[in-house]
Amino acid sequence: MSSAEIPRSVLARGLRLLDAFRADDVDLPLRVLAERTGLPKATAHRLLAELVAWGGLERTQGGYRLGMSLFLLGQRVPRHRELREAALPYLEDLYEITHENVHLAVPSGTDTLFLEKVSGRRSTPIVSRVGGRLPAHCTATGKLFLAFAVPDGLRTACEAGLTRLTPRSIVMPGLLRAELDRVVRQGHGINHEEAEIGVSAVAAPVFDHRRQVIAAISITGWAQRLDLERLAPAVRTAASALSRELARDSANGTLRLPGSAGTT
Amino acid sequence: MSSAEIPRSVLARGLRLLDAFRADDVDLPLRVLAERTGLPKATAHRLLAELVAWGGLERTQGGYRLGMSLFLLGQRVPRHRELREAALPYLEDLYEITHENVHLAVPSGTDTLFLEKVSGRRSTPIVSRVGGRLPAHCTATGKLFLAFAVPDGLRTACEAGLTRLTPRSIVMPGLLRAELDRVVRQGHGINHEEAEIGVSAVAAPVFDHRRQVIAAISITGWAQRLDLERLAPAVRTAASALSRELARDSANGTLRLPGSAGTT
DNA sequence: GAACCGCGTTTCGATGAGTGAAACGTTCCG
DNA sequence: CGGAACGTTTCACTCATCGAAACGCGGTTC
Repeated sequence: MSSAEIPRSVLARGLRLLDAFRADDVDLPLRVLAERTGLPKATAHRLLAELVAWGGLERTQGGYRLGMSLFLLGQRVPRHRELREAALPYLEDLYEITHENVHLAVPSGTDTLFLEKVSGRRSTPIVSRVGGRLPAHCTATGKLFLAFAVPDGLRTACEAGLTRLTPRSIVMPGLLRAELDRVVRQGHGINHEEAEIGVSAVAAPVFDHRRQVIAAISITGWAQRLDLERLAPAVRTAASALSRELARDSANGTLRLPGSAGTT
Repeated sequence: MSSAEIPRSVLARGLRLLDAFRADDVDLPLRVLAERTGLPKATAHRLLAELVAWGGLERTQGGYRLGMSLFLLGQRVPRHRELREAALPYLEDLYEITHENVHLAVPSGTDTLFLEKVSGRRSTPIVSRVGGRLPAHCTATGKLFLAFAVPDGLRTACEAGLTRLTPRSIVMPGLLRAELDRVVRQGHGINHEEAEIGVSAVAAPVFDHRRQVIAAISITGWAQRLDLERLAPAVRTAASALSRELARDSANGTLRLPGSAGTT
């Protein structure tokens, strides 16, 4: 899918090479990278060499793979780092109480993006992983985003296409509308085996200091085992507490961590 | 700090702009970025615009900050992702047992780099964070790396300079040698308030299929509360189990996920 | 209110970094 | 042994990139 125009600028071309790594790719050979980016082999080769020199890519037997530098840079991204660090204690509390999968998610287009995940062996094994995403309309957190965070969420989601992940996924616009209405009324989101068979979830919204929904916390586990209505108050409490902390933080100087040890 | 040569290649210049973000920087204004990279304002300005268009940077009130795309790319870095995902269950087990800070670390030059951290409210609050680093000679995990993973670790560490983080940090080459000998003999690493006052740790090595030390698992907490000698077997057991799993995985086809659908 | 500053943004002609077709070197087939 | 598939190197042309200079704007000074 060497889709779209090849950018003229060197920088954009180089970055496109990074974007060529998708999902579960590990090693990609030159040929594939050239194909996917639409760049001539020779050009790709030269740019790749520069990316390797920088550390964003590593050479391997079979070709190239994403490298260390990118992981480190990624950990520095502030919007997420702040949110994750503030949220972790609350996620951990929920985990201690339930021993189920606890997620912190943010909206990303019409997807839910998992920023953080706390779970253990006793938790239901689940597809989600940090950095992974699922369509919003099939997840508890995503429904919150469609209802509160994404402008005109219902329409946006419908236009993007209501993918069916399981027989229970809500793929009819009318039903989704009803569901989002329910979310608005109740204030939390629920997912009944809509993303994975046998797996359910409850989610509550996290607000920033302007009372905008910027994230969501959820608990996910076996549909049979989980009593969603009973868990909802716990998730909501955690989400509220986090919201309050975020509001407080951005009242006083927000960003600076006082004792943050030098990191090199 | 505009150190070193300004690279001539556009790509390298652009990437250098990303590297200009250090440690706890949040927003950097154009002026600072131009200064740090040594690029003329006009040039920096243009390249920054391209990085923003790509998503690696975001514009803010005060200037530029690292963006979403980088976080997502970072989560895809395979070497770390595989290791982290394999390790998580074992880290979680250790956490369940001890309720202390559990770390997964890898060597990075003469530092220990924390890839993953599992902790809770009951755990000792600690400086470490995912993606953060500490000098190897001051940490339990780091000593393992100096003893087993870094070629000529003792000398390398000494040449890099034995920083003192606390009064107990080992900063005399002779003492460090003795300590590393002890590590080799015992097979695990220990840290007695050498990185942070009042905080101790035990670490055990994780081997790859070639029996090379590639990572380490550690438990960290209040020096008073933690009985390191008692915890050592637990950490070692977890590390061995993880090592065995890694060996097994790389015996049968390691990398390829069978169902990993073609990616676009 | 005029003169000044620091900062981000835009302009534009000269120029050398970047380009990519083609040739080359390997390795792995049948 | 001939050929296919892939990574690597070459090199003369050319267009994207460069950056000094000019501009615009908000704030501060006198």
